[in-house]
Amino acid sequence: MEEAILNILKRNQLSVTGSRQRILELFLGQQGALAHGDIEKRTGEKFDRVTVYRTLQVFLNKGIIHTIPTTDNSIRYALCKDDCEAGHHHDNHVHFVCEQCENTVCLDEVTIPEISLPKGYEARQVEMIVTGICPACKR
Amino acid sequence: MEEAILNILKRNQLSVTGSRQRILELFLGQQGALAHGDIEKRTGEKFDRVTVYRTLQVFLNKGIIHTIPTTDNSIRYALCKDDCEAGHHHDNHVHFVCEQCENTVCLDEVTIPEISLPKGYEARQVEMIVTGICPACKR
DNA sequence: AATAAGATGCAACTTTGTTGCAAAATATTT
DNA sequence: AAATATTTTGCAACAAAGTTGCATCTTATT
Repeated sequence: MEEAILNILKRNQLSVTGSRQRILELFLGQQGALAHGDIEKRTGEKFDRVTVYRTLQVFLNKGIIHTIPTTDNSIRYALCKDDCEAGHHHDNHVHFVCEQCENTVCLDEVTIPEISLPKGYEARQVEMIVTGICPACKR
Repeated sequence: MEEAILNILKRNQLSVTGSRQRILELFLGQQGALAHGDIEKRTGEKFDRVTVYRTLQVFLNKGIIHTIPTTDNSIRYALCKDDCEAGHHHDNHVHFVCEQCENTVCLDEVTIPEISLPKGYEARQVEMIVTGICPACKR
């Protein structure tokens, strides 16, 4: 774990700092996605709000995390599975958002099916978000 | 057009007011989606910021418009094709976001394919967002 | 250990979204 | 057509979310 964190930072030529370690730890510690607010809350005492913003920005640029589209106005971030190339990443898995617990998880085992677009449209990236009830909340 | 606007308002038991007419006019005047910012800009001189928020909220509740998930932090709204029932609407079409012109359109003719989720997950709503280049920007 | 490069915190600010309330506009009743 | 009831609007004030510049501290490099 500790190992993994350093690995990610080294691989992306990032200096290892407190906030970066802590935020990566959060991501590795759960398999869901994190809203900006979540991250801020769980690090708020140790790091400045601005630092959280900047750290996430760096991770995004490096392709360490990616954003998940939402209909409410909260960006959600999730770790990219294998390292995506900076900026453009190709995670073609489905995201599941639970209505009850609000958790977002990446369903890595479900692949997004191919679709054919109308003439003239060229797809670069496809996102699929399923909203519903997760196994944990079902009972 | 004028006709259509009044129709929508009447059908949803909404009193016809300036802002509601204007905002519906915006939606009908183009077939893409509008970010909140767009709407505000194009009505800003005539209506208060707060009124725009409240009008959109009303339209959402009535199922006249729906939100489109985005990765940037901007909510986008689009007209529902046939009137959806209040709150729950069933638009199972694909949304396309152009990387170049930033336009968002509803691809009504493309239906979201069925997918099978892992055990325990129950789907309520499925969203599909394709990012790429639109026909207009291609040449 | 000294230096250069990079990250952080603070303060100030902008932008976005929300709420209460009085005034104005719309719909309804007589 | 006027009077009343119901909604909607704008304003002001506020809360939350996001950004920027700069001095200070930390990390990496020599």
